[in-house]
Amino acid sequence: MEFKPTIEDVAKLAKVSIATVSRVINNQGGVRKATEERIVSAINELGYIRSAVARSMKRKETHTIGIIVPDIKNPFFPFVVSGIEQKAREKGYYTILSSTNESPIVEEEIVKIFIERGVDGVIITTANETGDHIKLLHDQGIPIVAIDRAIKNFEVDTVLVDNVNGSYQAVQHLILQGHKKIAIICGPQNTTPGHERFLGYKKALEDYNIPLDDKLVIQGDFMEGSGFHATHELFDLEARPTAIFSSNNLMTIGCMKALVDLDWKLGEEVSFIGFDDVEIATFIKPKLSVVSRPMNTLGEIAVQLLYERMNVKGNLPKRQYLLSPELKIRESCQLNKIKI
Amino acid sequence: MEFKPTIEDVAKLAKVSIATVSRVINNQGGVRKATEERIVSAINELGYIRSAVARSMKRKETHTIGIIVPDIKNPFFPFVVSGIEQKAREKGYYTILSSTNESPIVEEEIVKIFIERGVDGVIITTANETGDHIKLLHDQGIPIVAIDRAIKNFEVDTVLVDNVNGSYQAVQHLILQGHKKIAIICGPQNTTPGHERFLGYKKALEDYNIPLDDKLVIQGDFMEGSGFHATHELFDLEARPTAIFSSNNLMTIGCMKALVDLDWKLGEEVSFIGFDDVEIATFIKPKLSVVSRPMNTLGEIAVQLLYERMNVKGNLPKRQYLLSPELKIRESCQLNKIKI
DNA sequence: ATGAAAGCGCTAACAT
DNA sequence: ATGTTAGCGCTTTCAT
Repeated sequence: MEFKPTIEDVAKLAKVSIATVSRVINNQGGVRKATEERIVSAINELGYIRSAVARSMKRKETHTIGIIVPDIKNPFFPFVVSGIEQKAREKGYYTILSSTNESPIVEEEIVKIFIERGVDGVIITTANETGDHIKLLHDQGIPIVAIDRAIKNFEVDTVLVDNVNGSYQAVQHLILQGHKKIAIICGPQNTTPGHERFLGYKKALEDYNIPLDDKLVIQGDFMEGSGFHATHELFDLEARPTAIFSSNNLMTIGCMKALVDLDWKLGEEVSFIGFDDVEIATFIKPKLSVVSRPMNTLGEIAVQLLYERMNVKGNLPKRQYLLSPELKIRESCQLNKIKI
Repeated sequence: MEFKPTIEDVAKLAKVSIATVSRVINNQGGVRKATEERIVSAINELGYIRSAVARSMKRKETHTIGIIVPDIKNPFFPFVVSGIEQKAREKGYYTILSSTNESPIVEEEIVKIFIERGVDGVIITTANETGDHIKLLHDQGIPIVAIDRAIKNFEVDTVLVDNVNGSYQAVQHLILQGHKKIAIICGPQNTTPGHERFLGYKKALEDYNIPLDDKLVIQGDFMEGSGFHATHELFDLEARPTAIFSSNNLMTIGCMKALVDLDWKLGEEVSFIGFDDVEIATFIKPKLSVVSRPMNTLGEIAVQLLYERMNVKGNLPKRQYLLSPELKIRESCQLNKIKI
């Protein structure tokens, strides 16, 4: 049955005008019971499904939310996306997802396509926080919610995780265990998460009067490989750190691999805390302590903010959420195990 | 600049008809160089972006591929989706993704929405392999490609992994190591992967004349919890197995957690192979041997098949791909470690 | 309670 | 090489 019935076919079969059919499929009321029944059975008989395209054309809205993430393969994002999707569906919105592989160029293309397709709003974790390349959205008056990473050059609603606080807690915990030589594997300093996590590290050291040692600050790029190399670098230091703080999940993985490689004994020769929970955390012995982000909540709040912005006529002020990460102490940073 | 310019605005500014503008934005040629330049600069000046909605309305195609997966949080799917998305974008298609949480009801809703939105094709890992609930797509003549799980009640292109072969290899390897009491943690037997992986297990036992012991066959549901419980059950057996084969990634995770809990020593007291590679595989000591599926390729082939079906007028026969999984031998099933 | 008709922004067939 | 125009399927205003 390759034939796609339209509202007109339904109208004919039910012997009414298309306007009346429209009223029924949109539950607008004002249609006589009997007429409605005739229409409904015509719809069923034909297997009519209304065209969202035509509807969008007329209504100037698609009920579609565009989602842009930098890397769908990073396990953090599927959890966030899952939160977004579920909440969005609840509210009658649907999502179109794209992953940019951290490329601002790809991101710009995607933005263009999202505009072409008339998305009603966008939730984005951008690959370039200046936001210049997604200015187009802003210009078109399409609501944006930035999650996990801020947009600098114009105002948008934002849902962030309190990175400074999260890494502060982690490093503080390490310090309270007696560590003084605490290394950090950093994320890119031109990203909010990367920079802020470093800031939290720095602040904790300052608060406890531990001088910052540049040699213990290794730059990474949030990818597994850089965690691996950073750990090697740290191991080769004359004054090896007694504790390592890794700025994200993927680098934590890399770090763990390096530790095994180097036979650098986790929990005995070196303590560890990582930003982001990882699947492996509870399998490694000792179990990994981590700072964990509320991924699902992140997605849900983003939808809520976007929803308000899409459906409120008046001007809303810029809203900013800062979610608290949670320090999960497990076994990789226990007291007294390490000779300091 | 909340104003959205249309093709007409461009035409006016460039002092041509909308037809000519249309020719330019679709690169159809037959436009004088000078005219084209005028149009292009009008487009830039206005910041015109053509409406995909209006275009779809006319063309009866959206260049959108709908993707339906049962659980985006299962790390297998982001990798598949990533393969799909990349290949699709190369071909000028875009993807709209939904996760059903293994619910055929949600799946049916999503199918309806996909049809409303006029997707040109669908790539699906269904939550109910009869396929009855997605018959609608088929009826509308919308091309479908089933991946990872087959559709039984009507014909669609299919990209599957050779599950029988994969688990056969795994179990065979275990047998060749001298194991006779090999347990399997099964997936749901009403899913292709669940059933086929059991079949491979059975066949390997038969081929090596090892009688199948019902006690060593534990039913799971592909979720972490069931892997955990299954392992406990196995441990409680009078005749404990000397090796375990787990039918998927999540159950492998559950199994590992149980092993730690029970202090049942992996690689010493019990060997292990799991279906699907998992992130933790190389962190656990001993490293986990696994059967690994080509996730990216799975997605890419699916797009290729779908693309052909969307763009070829004539009837194509049903195509079926069967990708070979790869046995990755690491350390969790070494010879001589276990007293058998 | 129902119908007629305009029009959303675009493409494509048909003029010129 | 360029313009005119008829829809695509729907919503919505205005009549009746």
